[in-house]
Amino acid sequence: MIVLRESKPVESCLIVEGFVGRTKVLSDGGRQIMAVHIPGDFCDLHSYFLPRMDHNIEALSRCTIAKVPHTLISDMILKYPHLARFLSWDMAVDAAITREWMVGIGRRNASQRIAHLLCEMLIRLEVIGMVRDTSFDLPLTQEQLADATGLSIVHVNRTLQSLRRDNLISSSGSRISVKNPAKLQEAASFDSTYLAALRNRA
Amino acid sequence: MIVLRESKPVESCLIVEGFVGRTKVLSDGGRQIMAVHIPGDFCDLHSYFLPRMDHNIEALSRCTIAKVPHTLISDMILKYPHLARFLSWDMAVDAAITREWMVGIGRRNASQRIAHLLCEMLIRLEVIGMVRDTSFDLPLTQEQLADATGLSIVHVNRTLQSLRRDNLISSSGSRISVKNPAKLQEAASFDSTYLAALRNRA
DNA sequence: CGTGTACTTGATCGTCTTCAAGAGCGGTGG
DNA sequence: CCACCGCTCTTGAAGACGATCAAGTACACG
Repeated sequence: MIVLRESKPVESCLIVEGFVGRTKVLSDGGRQIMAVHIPGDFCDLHSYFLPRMDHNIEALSRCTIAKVPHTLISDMILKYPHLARFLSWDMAVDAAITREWMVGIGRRNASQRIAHLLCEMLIRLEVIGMVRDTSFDLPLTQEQLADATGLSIVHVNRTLQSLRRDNLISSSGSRISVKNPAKLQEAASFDSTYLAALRNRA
Repeated sequence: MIVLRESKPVESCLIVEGFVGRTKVLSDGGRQIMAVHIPGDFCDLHSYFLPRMDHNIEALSRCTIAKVPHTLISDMILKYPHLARFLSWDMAVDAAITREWMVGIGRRNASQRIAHLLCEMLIRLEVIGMVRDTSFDLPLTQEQLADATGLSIVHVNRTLQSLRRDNLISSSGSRISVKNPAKLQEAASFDSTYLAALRNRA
């Protein structure tokens, strides 16, 4: 656990290496991963604006984090006012991704959800140069995948199998290879509009 | 429809009266309401930061909207730099609510979801003085409730009935009366932490 | 009145969950 | 070096929660 719910952080996390998730845990033990962050993401900028964390920040794999003190952020904004806009932009992109996840969990079936997650990862990881030939490393357990998609572990397992059977992806270890990006997008009814901002930063 | 997906708005909407929703529609016709906005909310501040809308803004009831040109926002920020922080705060609160919705859709059952929505509305409407004795006006159809919670219309109907049967709420027309807020919160496993910022604005 | 929209109810069906158990695999310590 | 442990992945079977289909009712509005 990197940052705890209810805490009042005085620094934000910049991910240098590895995968990080934002999670909430319900009283009955149910867990939801609300966002997966990859290297380069500023994963809890919110804590700079909000008084108290309403969720946890968790490492999803072995990872390296740079902690940026809020005071430093404030100083930087004073010096470079333009930075404020960049931070807002970052929050807005983040919110767009969260919204798309919500649609998925609310209205897509299991295979669409998994496929959608993979499509998103393909694009996001590609932007930071972590994709080679439509294949990338996704160091998440099936349990984490389940918590991210609102499914059960067992069903994630079966869904992944069916995606492999349909020849949309293949995987060995944590390496995912998207055999046919176009078909995968179709299976997920994936529309990259919500990620448009990633390509051409304001 | 107030603002269309794919458009590039040059103004943001401030809600003066009525309820507004942010929605996405899937290719198969499925629809998800990702946020419900109430009077006083700045409902598409994102459009000020992002190039293109990734979702729609829809009236959920008869309502009055003030359109604020982006140029005006820019001017105001130049004049009152503190305003920028307020806008970011607004986006952060918004993101917190979206996250909590996601947990609900992903990990709560039907009655918890509905109960949770009502708990949230009770607090948000109370902050803007639209609650009297734990009762408030919620001008949403059951179809809209279904699209907000990721359920079917039929099931929303039955779930509402069971909440009434359990004496947690009562309703006549669009007026909802929360009979026992504490019990409703318990039934929803509602935790108001994510709304904390609403009470004490930065 | 007649029409449209929202709400209600019953019956059936399917997707996904839950429970339970086994297999594979890497790591650790005796 | 091998045995054991824990974690992840896999598989099967049963059952639940919610979706879907199909009518029917209530009510506002022109």
